[in-house]
Amino acid sequence: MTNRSYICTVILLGIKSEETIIMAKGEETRQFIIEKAAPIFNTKGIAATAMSDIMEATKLSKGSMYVHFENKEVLACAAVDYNMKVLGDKLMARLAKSKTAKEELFTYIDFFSNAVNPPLTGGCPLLNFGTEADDTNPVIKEKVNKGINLNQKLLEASISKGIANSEFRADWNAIEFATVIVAMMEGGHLISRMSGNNDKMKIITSTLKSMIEENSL
Amino acid sequence: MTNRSYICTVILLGIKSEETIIMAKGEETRQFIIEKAAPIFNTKGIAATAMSDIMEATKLSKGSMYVHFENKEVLACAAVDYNMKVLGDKLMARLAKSKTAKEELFTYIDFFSNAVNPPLTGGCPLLNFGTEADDTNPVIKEKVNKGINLNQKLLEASISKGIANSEFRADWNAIEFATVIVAMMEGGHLISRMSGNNDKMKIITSTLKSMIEENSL
DNA sequence: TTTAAAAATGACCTTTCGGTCATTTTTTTG
DNA sequence: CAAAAAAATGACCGAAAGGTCATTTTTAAA
Repeated sequence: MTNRSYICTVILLGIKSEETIIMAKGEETRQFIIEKAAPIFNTKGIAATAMSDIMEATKLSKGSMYVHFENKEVLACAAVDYNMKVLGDKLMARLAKSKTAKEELFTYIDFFSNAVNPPLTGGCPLLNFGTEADDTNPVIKEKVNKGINLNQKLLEASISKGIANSEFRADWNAIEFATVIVAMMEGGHLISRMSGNNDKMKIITSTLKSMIEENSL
Repeated sequence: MTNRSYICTVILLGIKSEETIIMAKGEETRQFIIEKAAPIFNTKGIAATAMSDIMEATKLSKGSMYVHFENKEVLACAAVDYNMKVLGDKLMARLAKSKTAKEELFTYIDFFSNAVNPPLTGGCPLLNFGTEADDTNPVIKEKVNKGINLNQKLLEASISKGIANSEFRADWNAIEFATVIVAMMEGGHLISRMSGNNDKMKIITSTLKSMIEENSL
């Protein structure tokens, strides 16, 4: 393959480990494959995605795929990680602009409020990969579980901060409401996508915002 | 195959259509295959389930499968329908015992309250098939959408009944809260299954019940 | 009980799958 | 620039996929 950007290489050359420098080009291609594969896995699912789909998307040969990933499972895992990381980074970038605790909660809700046109191609990776992995892939299931817990901890921290701030009522249960937000957003995401429009998601977000208002001082 | 019950045949013989009578045995086998296939599809997913899995479960030959289903897609659709129907029937049976509107809502919640050991093998078919079909299978996606709307209409009817009854506050929005219940239960189902225990689902059900109490008179 | 129709069988077909490897090309080191 | 190392290629492999069909077995109508 030819003529791709060398951002990754440049970054890696900053690290002085000899191995890392030698692997520079390889690591770049590996990352390139993951980036192309991630939305495909998130859209079609792992089982329904063939290596040939990734070959087509990357315009790379089959042999090249297996230079960088020992098998499909490893690539799928990397794609799951990547999807979750990209989504998390986008979320954190949005969240960084929020000042108050209430703003943080509202920003979180708004960030995921469009189920039909979601921040990530294919929709929520926690929902997609979690459901597929549930009874079949304990490794990915655990990745999803960690992702869910990360979201909950994030929300919990905002609520706790708001309580400490006197933005929120002191008797509000941060852990419980963080759980409620995640469940409602995931469930809302599903049912809104099934209906093909965002009406149900709007009900979910407005309900959550009302609940936050009720616990605001 | 030999020696299975003739319940289906007997039922079908009650109908006088000649065609139906001729198809009696075939329809029985068809139903038998669906019953065996349904939990497999609900657990592994459609793409990850092979016809050989169904052959093994039914102890039927490949040719026999294709006597009754023209292809895997048709069988998968029948399995989706079956899973949703069985779950719906179980739910309605439980719901029939409820008298008041509040009892109905609580019964609904309790029915789905165990995500780790759910009423249907493999978990909620709306979540499982909905997520898989989302970007790939519009036929099954629409089946799931119909299933979700059925659940919502059911809950909406209970709430409306409770309002008419003066069990619930007159200003409670039935459509919105029905949406909230379904979203929270689906989302709670997912996050609880990912964690491997029912703790999160307990938070969801108790929150929903509190919300119902708040709107009770 | 005969017989026609339907159901069941399993060998077989084609395609696609995940995966390998000898060879060529590119990159990187010295 | 030469040599060594790594990356890329695509033909190839066996297994498994979905699906077909001539034949046998079972079912049920006459």
